[in-house]
Amino acid sequence: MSNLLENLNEKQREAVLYTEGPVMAIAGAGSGKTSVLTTRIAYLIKKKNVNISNILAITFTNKAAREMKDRVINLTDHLTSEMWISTFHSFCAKILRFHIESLGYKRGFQIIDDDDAKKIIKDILKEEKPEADVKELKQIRTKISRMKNKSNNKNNDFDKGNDLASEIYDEYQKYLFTNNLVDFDDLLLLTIELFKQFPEIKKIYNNKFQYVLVDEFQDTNNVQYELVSLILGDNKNIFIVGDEDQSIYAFRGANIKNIRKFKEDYPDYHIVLLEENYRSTNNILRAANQIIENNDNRIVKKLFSSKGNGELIVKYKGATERDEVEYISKQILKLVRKGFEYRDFAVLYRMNNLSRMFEDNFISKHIPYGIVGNTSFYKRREIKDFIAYLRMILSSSDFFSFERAISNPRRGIGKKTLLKIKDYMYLYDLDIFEAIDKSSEYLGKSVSNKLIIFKESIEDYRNKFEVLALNDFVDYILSDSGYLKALEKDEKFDDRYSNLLEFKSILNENQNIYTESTKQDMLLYLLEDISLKNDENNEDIDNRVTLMTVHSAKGLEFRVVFVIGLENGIFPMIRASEADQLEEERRLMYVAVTRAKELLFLTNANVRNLYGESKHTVESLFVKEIDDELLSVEGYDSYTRGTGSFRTSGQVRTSKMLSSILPKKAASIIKRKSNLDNYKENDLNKGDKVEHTKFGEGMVISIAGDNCVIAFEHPHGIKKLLKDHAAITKK
DNA sequence: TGAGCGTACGCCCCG
DNA sequence: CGTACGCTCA
Repeated sequence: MSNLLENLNEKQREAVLYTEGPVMAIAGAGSGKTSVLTTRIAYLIKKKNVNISNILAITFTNKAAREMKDRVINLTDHLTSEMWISTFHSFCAKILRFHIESLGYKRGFQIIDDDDAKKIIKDILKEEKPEADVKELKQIRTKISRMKNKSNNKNNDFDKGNDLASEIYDEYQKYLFTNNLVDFDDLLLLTIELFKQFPEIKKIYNNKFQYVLVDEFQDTNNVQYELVSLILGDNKNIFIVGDEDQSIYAFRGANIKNIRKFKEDYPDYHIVLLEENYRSTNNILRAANQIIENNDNRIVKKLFSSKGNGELIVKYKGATERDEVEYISKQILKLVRKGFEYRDFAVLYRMNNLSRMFEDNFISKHIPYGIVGNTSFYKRREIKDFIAYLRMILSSSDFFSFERAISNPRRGIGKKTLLKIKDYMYLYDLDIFEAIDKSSEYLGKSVSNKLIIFKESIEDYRNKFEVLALNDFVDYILSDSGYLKALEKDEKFDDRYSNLLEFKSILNENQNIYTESTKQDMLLYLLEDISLKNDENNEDIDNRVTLMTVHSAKGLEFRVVFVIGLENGIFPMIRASEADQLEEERRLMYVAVTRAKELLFLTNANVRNLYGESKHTVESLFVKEIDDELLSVEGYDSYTRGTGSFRTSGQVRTSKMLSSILPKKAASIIKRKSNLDNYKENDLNKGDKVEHTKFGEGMVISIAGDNCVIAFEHPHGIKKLLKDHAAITKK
């Protein structure tokens, strides 16, 4: 028992042992807050005999939730299924799965993402106000989401003169409700509504959750704060962990003032300050402190560490962004030779499109990498198309998915027809299948027939779903629907098809989690998991360099960190003109810097190509906030100013030469995130026999760079493919 | 209906 | 530079 606390310092122990009543832990970066949270949970279970199902822990990211679960399992030997450790959104989804029928929705509701929401709003705007300027779309979209994030009462946010946004909002909610869909914001809002409207339901959870823990409290918005209060009821055993210096989500309504509000709402709170850092060397911490000191609105906090000063922080400026990339990949290879592993590195950037330039370079140097984020796997067109089919298995009232499924592949059903079906559905209060049954009454005969055929195939899929293994079921839909056949014409067929295969294996792996449920429920939960996630979950497993935004790096640590694109206008972002926005950017910089354990590289380029324009850059003001004595200057600056060593200036020349020698890759092989998974080195030569997972047997006709031409048997014929694609096996 | 082309525009971050 | 969307024509 006592060994639970063995590795904690005095302050951390205090945070663990103070179990009763409200506690606020101010946890600096790298101060071991996850240890505190998990040890506290373990302590409650083992020492205080609290049942694990009476504890609720809320995090902001799936990653954090996963990590916390793993660590609690290690400490307590309890099963994951008993644990309520989740993000706000998946917590709400779980509650709503049980109770949403009280609010008039159906149990099998589906969760839509941001893109879907945008699409729906756009359609509504077009239908309701065809004369409205398309530019208004963005404003309306922003308004609706801001409104949903700030307050539960929509009237708060609309000025009375502007009823267009309000009108669209109502239509949008109506659309979601009719189609049994909820967006991310609804997950929170509907849960709040549920607790408010049904005190008896609220009471169940008030009694259940005797101990509530909230991670990253500085990032809660008003809606989330209200939700926490509702979950607590009269209970005061609330433990929050936060660090206002790491508040980086103001753009989605995060409110630092919630920390102050907490103090007012729970006046007898106990506060613990965690300032000892276990992550970074003191040079890195000093730089972080020097940066964040420039923010006015903060409680002064000083991080310290017993790790010694460590290496100087390297500041590198490339002549162009190509040099920047080249420098980084060289450093990585150099450090790998010295014993670092690829997984020890992270490349952090302010905006996603800066990652693009790394892909060519890393591929050509065979540096394994994974890009976390943006073009999320689940947002890819082929994946969303397939999900639409799966949703059709579960629901005949989800018009949104119907629209997508019936249009991919094209079945000769266009916008006009879909609109007529929709109108008919609303007019007679029918679901999609009923409206299709009657379609001969309001549509032409051939169109009506096509619809009925589609309906029948969905019905067929529903039957097959019950009898086929999931793997076979996926294959069946893909071929029977004609989706695969149509996809073959797509120039990105290779990518898209391997994504579908990957999706199939994700479904297959995850189905085992839900063995107790019915098959329908299993699918429902699988789809829910997918909607709430935006990552592939396997970043940690492979040994590879991580590329991600600073936002997604929060909570993580790496031995070596490169923060790139440190130029005014990029980081800090150009719009950060107002003081509080600049302070948020600075907190973001603080987060970036404090990810590094041993080595920190701050890089930029003298000339950068952005949005098709080549421009001279100005070094980020955040870099200037770091004392020179902490920095070792390399690259362009040291070269031109003549202050650098001979070695560094030599490096610049080498990298310039290399970047001009490096062949420019064809656009077709610029690859995105998952592609290292699809990558394997095939030693192919002209005349080799190969096996392709999709096309079967074939023979190599020619090899040109990374591409090869292979002749397959009928009906596939001659294909131009990536030589190293994982689908190809030499025979 | 939908493929194909030309034009406008973006300053991003998450569940 | 990319892409997303609107328009035109088969």
